[in-house]
Amino acid sequence: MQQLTPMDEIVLTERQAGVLDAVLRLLVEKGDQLTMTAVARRASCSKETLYKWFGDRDGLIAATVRWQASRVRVAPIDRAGLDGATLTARLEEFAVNWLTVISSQTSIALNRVAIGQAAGRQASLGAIVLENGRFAMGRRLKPVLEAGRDAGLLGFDDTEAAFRTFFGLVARDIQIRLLLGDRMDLDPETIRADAVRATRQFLALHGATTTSTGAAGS
Amino acid sequence: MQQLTPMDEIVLTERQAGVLDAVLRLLVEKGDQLTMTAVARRASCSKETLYKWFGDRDGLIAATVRWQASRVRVAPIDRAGLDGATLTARLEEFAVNWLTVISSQTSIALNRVAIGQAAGRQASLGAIVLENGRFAMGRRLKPVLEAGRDAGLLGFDDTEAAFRTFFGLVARDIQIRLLLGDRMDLDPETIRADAVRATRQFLALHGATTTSTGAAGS
DNA sequence: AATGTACCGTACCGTACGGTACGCTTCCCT
DNA sequence: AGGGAAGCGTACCGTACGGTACGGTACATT
Repeated sequence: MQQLTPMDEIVLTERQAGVLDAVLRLLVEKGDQLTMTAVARRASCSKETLYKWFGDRDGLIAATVRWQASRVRVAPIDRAGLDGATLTARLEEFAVNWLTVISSQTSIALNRVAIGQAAGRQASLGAIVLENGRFAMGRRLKPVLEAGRDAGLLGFDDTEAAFRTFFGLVARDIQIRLLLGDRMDLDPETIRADAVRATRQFLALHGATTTSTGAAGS
Repeated sequence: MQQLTPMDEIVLTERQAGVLDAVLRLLVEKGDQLTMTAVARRASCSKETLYKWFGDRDGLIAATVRWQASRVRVAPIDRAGLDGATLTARLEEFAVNWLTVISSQTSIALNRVAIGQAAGRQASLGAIVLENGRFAMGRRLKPVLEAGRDAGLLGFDDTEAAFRTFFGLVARDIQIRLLLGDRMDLDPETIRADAVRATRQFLALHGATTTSTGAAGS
């Protein structure tokens, strides 16, 4: 996965951003059968302008995905001053953030269209979504995990493997169920509880101080 | 999720099964832009017959999904004679089975089309896939988990929650990456190793004999 | 004022595809 | 043998939609 379209500075006028916003809204409500005509009408612009700006339909969708990804990018987690409580808080914060993102209507719609496009022809959208979703998460969390290990709070050999374990404990079956249309209501309290549970489980598996925090309790 | 289309006895002639097989193959290679004409040509039948048998395009795809689901159904795991080694073997077997299924081209293609259809209009395909995938797995594994608890080998309060934890430890980021077009080669050895690791982690979290098996090591 | 640019709205074109109609062959039933 | 049902192959229809062309308008530049 060799760093494709890493994070190109996206230069968009206000107007163009408005168009992509319309695409996003349409994608959420209409699913992937959004038409160029519908986009033009919703954004109050002409189809000709759409084609001039974005080339073709795939280009428009790709621009939308990239633009949304560039908006989601959050502040990096600082790895300074890591004690046990701080590490726990960082992990929980990360899990809350991640669960909030994947349960959002926008993320679901975008993942759906990327997956639909990944069937057959070029899977460029899938690569973009993966790069700005799953892999961006990995790049953000791994320094934290390694700082935790350096501080003697965590124990693992393979950072990637440790991250994937945490990923699994956080996401479980949630994303696939949402993508397949299962109605799960993830209110903030549920997300918070899930994040706490996942973090506790992760620390039970990889925490150096397994016995002290009482993490093994049900 | 109120038991929709539970497992209708599917009555299909050999010929009809052959048609659905063609749909499946076409779905795998062509993605979701399979056309009725292509199906008819591949299956050497007329479009008129297709419509007579399956109603319309959605009916054809739904029949394909249901038929494939009915084929995948495996023998239930017996819960007799559970000692530690047997439980471990059961969990590993289950994990291997699950990973093998979700990494198969057929499963990926089917999930993709169901997800694509879940965007907008009725999400019936998504419900069918969910019912025969994720939820069928739960129904299969939960008796094993509860038998393990009854035998004093496992500890948990909520069977559903325990199953979802196991699910997360097994699947991690694999399914979403495959759906988005990431090329991961899951050879049998990798799957085996993943299954062993997930089982070991699950037992470390929920096993009654946490300290004895040395599961906490890297 | 003249000219050019950007863009909106809409009409238009070509094609792909879902769905239907029809002629022909095969095979079963009696 | 005669009649009907099943089904293959193909031609056909209607429509939806991607993409293009064009007239009209607002605004900037000179």
